[in-house]
Amino acid sequence: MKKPTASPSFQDLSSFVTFRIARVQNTLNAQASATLAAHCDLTLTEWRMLASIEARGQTTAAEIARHTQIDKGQVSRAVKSLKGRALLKAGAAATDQRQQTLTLSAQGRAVFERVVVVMRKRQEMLTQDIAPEDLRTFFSVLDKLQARAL
Amino acid sequence: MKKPTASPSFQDLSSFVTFRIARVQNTLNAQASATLAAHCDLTLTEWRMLASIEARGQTTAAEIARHTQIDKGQVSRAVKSLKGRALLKAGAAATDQRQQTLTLSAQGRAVFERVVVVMRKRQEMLTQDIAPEDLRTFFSVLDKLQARAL
DNA sequence: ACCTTATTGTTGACAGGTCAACTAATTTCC
DNA sequence: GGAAATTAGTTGACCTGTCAACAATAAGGT
Repeated sequence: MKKPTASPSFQDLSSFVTFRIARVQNTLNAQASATLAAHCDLTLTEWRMLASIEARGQTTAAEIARHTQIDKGQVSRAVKSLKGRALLKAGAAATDQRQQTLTLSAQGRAVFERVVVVMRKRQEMLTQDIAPEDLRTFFSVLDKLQARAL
Repeated sequence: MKKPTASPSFQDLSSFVTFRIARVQNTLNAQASATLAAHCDLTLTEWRMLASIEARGQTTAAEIARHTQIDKGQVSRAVKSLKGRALLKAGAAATDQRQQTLTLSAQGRAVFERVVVVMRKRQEMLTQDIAPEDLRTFFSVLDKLQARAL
């Protein structure tokens, strides 16, 4: 028999997927920003963009926005900032004159290589007591949520 | 044999737990805000706080901040706003004169009851093609990450 | 008792994110 | 070919989140 109405739905609240993710995300974000600030002069968004560009070798602003789910306005401003610091280079696209191709500069790559080591270490720390199989399940659930959320 | 250096680490990027979570979260947040806006006059933060208070029956601002990982300043302002709309009531605490006890008002509870139905439906939509067992694993991984992240 | 430290909640200042309007280029479809 | 719709990227306005300082209270240690 259930308790009447004293503490009716704490379970319900915590079972909200979005609530749980948001909570973890807030914690992780704060920690990641701090880690980042300690090692380079990049915001979390800038770092993610750098990583996104590095991952693809060459890309465009719109592609970054889609890939990372960062607002395209924000991407635009971050590109300007990163370009100003010579961390990435912009060039004209072959077919489409609207878009500019984005690639890391030598400095940009150097910063990435240096920082990615730290971020990988952090990730290992975060996931060290999680079974690889569980992590795979975790990712697959994230993908399903992503697909469902549009 | 691996490709030389053309697209070296897209796998690596997507394997970053924080990156993946952030991406999903951005998508989910936008969707949740839209859903919320369509059904009531609450921001996502206000909704989470309402849910947090409802879950505990009676609580304090600091407890909400810890529970939801929302900034205490933000909590303070949201409390003021919700109090102004008579969605929650504040009272003096018995033992500690600094804190105020927060409870939902009748209207607050009514709004919660009405909106929680919609949010549950949304959650069912999001999780419908995820096996319950996988969802449990997902939550347990989230918990481990939360614990590791501090 | 006292001094130090920690905690609660509020506030101001600011960085960051979000949204919508806009131009320019491109595609679609008749 | 040409009007309508779509997409890339920029920008301005605004809202939200974050951080640090602060006063008031509480707790701990000597």
